[in-house]
Amino acid sequence: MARDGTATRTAIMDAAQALILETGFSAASVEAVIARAGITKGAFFYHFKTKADLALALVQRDAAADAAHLETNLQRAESLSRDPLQQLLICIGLYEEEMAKLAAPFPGCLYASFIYEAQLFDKTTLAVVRQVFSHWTARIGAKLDSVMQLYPPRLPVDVKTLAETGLVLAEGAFILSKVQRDPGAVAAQWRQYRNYLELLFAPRLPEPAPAPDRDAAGVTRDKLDAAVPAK
Amino acid sequence: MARDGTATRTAIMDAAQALILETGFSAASVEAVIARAGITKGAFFYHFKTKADLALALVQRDAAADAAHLETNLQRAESLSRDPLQQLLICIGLYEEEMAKLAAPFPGCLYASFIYEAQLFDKTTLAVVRQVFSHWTARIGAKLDSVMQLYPPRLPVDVKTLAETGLVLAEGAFILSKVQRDPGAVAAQWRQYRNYLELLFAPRLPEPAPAPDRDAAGVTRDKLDAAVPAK
DNA sequence: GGTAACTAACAGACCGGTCGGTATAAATAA
DNA sequence: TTATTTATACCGACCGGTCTGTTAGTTACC
Repeated sequence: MARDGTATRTAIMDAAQALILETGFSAASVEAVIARAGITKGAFFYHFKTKADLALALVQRDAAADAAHLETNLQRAESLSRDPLQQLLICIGLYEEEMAKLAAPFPGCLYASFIYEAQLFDKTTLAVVRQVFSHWTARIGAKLDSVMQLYPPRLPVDVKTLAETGLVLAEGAFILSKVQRDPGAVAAQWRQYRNYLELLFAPRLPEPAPAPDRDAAGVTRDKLDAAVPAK
Repeated sequence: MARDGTATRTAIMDAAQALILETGFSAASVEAVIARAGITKGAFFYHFKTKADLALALVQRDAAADAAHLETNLQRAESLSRDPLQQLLICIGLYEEEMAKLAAPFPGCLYASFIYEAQLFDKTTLAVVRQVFSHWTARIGAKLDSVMQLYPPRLPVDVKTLAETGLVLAEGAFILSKVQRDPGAVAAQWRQYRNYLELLFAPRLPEPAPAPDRDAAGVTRDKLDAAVPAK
């Protein structure tokens, strides 16, 4: 086989990403990466000019995947309801669902990992991270704008900040999940974001819950969904 | 001077902490630390047996400071109101205030930095991080418990998860602040936590805001505060 | 003068990156 | 059909530099 190097390339990237999320970028030495990927140093430097080059490729791959993921979830949400608020809540719910499926603690987020070693990376690499964040904010912010036109918020909020809260909860939840070694933490925090948006915008608020304590997975939520007009 | 080594010790720790938050633990080499602290390698290893020993000392120092800080804010809040919900909101408000004072982007959180290089640290060091997190959750969770006894939440929530949301928002906001190089991001996210708790528990909810868009620093909040009974 | 605080030179391991060489498959020429 | 060339994909030994940690000796104060 002298033809398809893409398999090797992905193997390197996958091994590197996993290692980086365990040890950070500096400690994820090229030697450790190639050991995990089962290749040699020559192969590594054939595919990536430098180690920094690998960092850029990794962050670009994640950025593309995340952007596509957001687009998928937004489209699914938009096809499931005509109401912008419901679309937003469904989109968040989809993220929540996906995270609830995780069996192991969340491996972490490359953006956060890189940001905490920011000095090591060049402007291009960090710019990708920034662009991912601003893309989420713009995309969710736009949806929030149309929500605002229909449902005045019950407290004064800034759209940009409110959109960023989703990102912030996700990043924070990844950390919590790693600290506690609890796969469920991420989904639980997405749920809090959903709750917040519901309370902030829902025109008719649910009565104080009769069964208060444990989170009983959306039994009362159906009631609320029904209370929101379909346009 | 053969007497007071504590000054050198703190100089090392301060230099190390700053460096770690810029580059991560592995890249914060002993050589770089001593260069920033203005001492020599011998002095470093006189005060710390190994580099890992420094990591433990750093995380322990932060843990003690954060625990004391939380206790201070809780006590201040408890002296300012008799109502548990108000106490909680004031406590969050105090954090928000402190963060609003920052001029530069938040330097970051050592716990998050360490967690993203978790493999490098021994169990003792990581246990300190875990203990910090569970201490916050227990302390805020207890306050939330007494809030719950007075004000039934409008959506079913789990106390532990709700307490963790504060931690999660803080950690996420640090990341956002670093990504955007925006000092204001952290305070803005604390505010969202306050909003969420208000909406979730406040017995009388504010009408949908008449001036909806920009966050006008708690003008409507005074109205809400007044609506809450003083015991 | 005894000890706590520190210096400076050094050791051995490991780092990212280079380089000469090799195996394979496709393209080309006979 | 077969021989030869070419480009891709990969190997593994090696280099200079940096890493953590050691050690023998110096300084400053009681």
